[in-house]
Amino acid sequence: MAPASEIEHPDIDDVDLSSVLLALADPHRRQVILELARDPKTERQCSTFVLPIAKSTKTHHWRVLRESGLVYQRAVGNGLYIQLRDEDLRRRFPGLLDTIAALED
Amino acid sequence: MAPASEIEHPDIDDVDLSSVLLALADPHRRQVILELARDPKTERQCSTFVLPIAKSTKTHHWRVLRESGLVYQRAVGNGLYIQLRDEDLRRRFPGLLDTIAALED
DNA sequence: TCTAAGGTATGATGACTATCGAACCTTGTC
DNA sequence: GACAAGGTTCGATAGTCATCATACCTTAGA
Repeated sequence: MAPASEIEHPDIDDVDLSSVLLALADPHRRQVILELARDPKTERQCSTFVLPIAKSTKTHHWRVLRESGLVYQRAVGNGLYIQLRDEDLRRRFPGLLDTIAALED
Repeated sequence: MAPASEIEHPDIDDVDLSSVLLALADPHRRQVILELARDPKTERQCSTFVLPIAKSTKTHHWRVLRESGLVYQRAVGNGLYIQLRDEDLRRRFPGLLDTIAALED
């Protein structure tokens, strides 16, 4: 039986729009969200994202994305997996993801 | 003949999504945009916005909104008028305004 | 001409942000 | 056990942000 993730995630109802917009305002974070949005149901390994930033900076962006409620993260063995909180976001902020994705895809 | 506004506004094609999202991430600014969006074609006097902040802070927010391309401002006599850049925004960022407005209206 | 109202300009402040490198921890693999 | 890879933690830094009070400017009206 796989252990539950020890990583903390906010309840989607506690997430506020300001934090989400702030998270999406950063180009690197928005790129991650857009790549995830092309395959909304699929987990992806964090190490596969190509971004021109240090890995400690990546850690920072993962945290911002996670705490803003945009992504779900799961630790597996040595690595981290990341996934869009697709259903949660559609329920909490209907249309937002689709709109953002349509603007840059 | 009324003089052309001397206030500078960015070309809508020079506006980038990060700046718009950053502008919308602030609750006070988002409140202004939402109030304007209820009457998108209508100018409104800046002094009629009720916000719990100092007037110098209001000036700051007007500038952020203007430079991010969200609003158009016009000086008339002693006062300032503000208006949503509705058509520009619909063309540049289709769906964005409607989505944001629907989330909090 | 005096005055009140709408706005701007100018610092200043405290908080937060993105970024980095270096050190460290953990996990999987020889 | 040794080692590499994936991530985190920990300062540190430089920049930006929202906020304020004060002083000032401009316009309209008495």
